[in-house]
Amino acid sequence: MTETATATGTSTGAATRIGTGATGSKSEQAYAAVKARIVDGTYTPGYRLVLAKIAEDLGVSVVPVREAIRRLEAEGLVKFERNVGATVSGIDPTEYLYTMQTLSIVEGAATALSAPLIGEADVARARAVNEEMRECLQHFDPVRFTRLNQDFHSVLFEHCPNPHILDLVHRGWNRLASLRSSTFRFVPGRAHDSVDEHEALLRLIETGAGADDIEKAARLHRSATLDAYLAHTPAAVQAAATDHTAPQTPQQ
Amino acid sequence: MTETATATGTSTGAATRIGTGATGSKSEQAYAAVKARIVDGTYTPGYRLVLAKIAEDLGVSVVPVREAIRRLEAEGLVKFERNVGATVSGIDPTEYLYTMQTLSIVEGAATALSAPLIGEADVARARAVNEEMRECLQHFDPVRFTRLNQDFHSVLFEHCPNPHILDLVHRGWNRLASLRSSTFRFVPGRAHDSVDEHEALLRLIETGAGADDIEKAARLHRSATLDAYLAHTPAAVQAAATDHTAPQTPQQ
DNA sequence: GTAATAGTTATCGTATACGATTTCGTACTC
DNA sequence: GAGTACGAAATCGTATACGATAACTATTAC
Repeated sequence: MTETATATGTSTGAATRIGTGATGSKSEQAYAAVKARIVDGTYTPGYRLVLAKIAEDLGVSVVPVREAIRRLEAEGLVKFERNVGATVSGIDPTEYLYTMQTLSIVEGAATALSAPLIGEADVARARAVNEEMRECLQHFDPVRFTRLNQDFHSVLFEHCPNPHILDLVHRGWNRLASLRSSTFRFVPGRAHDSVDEHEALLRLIETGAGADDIEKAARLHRSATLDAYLAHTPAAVQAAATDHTAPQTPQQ
Repeated sequence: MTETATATGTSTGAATRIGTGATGSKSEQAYAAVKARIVDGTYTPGYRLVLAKIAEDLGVSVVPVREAIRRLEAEGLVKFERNVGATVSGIDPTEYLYTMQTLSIVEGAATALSAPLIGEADVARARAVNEEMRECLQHFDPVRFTRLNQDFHSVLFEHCPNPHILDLVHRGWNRLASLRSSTFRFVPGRAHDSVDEHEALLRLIETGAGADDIEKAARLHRSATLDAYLAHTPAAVQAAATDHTAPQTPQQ
């Protein structure tokens, strides 16, 4: 059921046609197409998703498009308002906090569960990716860094034996997709630490550390990113993020 | 009326007013109706959900019913097969394992995050519920026990400041809803331990224990239920549950 | 008697159509 | 001139219709 399509985004092209015939279901195609456009940034947060317009663009009727939108809503990628329409979910700092916190938990668990199943070849691959990331730091290539970062973590949790947890991880990543490189861009120092933490994680896995230790390390790795974000965020935003009772900001 | 149906929203929105009756949306009504029938056991696992039939029963057309079914699919309550139809998700032991494992993680996190926000009144209420559960053990009232169990845990995580995590917890509970009392029924000894673990959890919260300790305790509480289930399960089923190798369905 | 195959039925997937609701622009009143 | 009421346009929500696909059944060949 669950899509394991981790949209890496860049190379997919997101051509205006969906005639690739991937699954044969137009609803599925519409889902993939709209999702890709959100993930790769074609549809930016706040973008108004008009069913009829999307349907025309994709060459299908509104029914499968509507279904696709509702699915994306369930995943948190779009916000749907009755009798009004759908918009791409925004980068509301509160939402960012929620997503990162949730991701730190499920990703930590996924990594811990995967660890015993990660072989030497996987570790070697991940390490190579991490070294590439280190190079990106010097050439300042945030786009490539972000993609490599996903590749790295994919190695860590792709062997997760529990597909439910894996699915939750993928959903979290997708939610962050539209603002993935923001951390690197706005908190430069964080990226350096991140690479080091990656290496430490690999060491833990190599040495067959306990699941608890690996989980804690993976969780802290993400928490640190969140903390860095919050530390480099204006006080007002920070307050909104830490005040969980705050209502939604009526953006736009 | 099913209180669980009203308590569980789909998205992060806290404005789910299904309890007030009609939301005006037939899709929403269909969703609530079918979900309620699954949760309360009217539709048992494996039950074939024919769109046209449900539509007729509810007095609406197939379109909103289809949408409702897809939403339920996203929550894991039904299984949808292309060009074949939908069935209520089964009690596949493997799925049970996945769900319980996931729930142990998100519920543990939710409880730990809630703990600092739980007041004395909450603890007192939870303790009263737990004592009622103890009585249920003597009178052997599994139905009431199960409902009280939900009440107890609701107290623990209802203050969770992260709605995403809370939503995941609700989804897990709903998935288990149709077979909730099975543990109590098939593993009687487990219920006794469960009540004791509840009390221990309350003590931890009362004494202001660290988040890590609370999380671990909450997680173990559920893991123990899973283990008890597996221990009292035929070897063949157990093997299926522990064999993580092939969750993929090579469709197409 | 069994297996393969063609025909039938049930059900899904999607297009189209239309009523319902919201939003926006314009005119009107105070 | 500002605020309100009314009307038009845009968009959504749902019903209906029909082609597409899979499941079922009966028939026939071996």
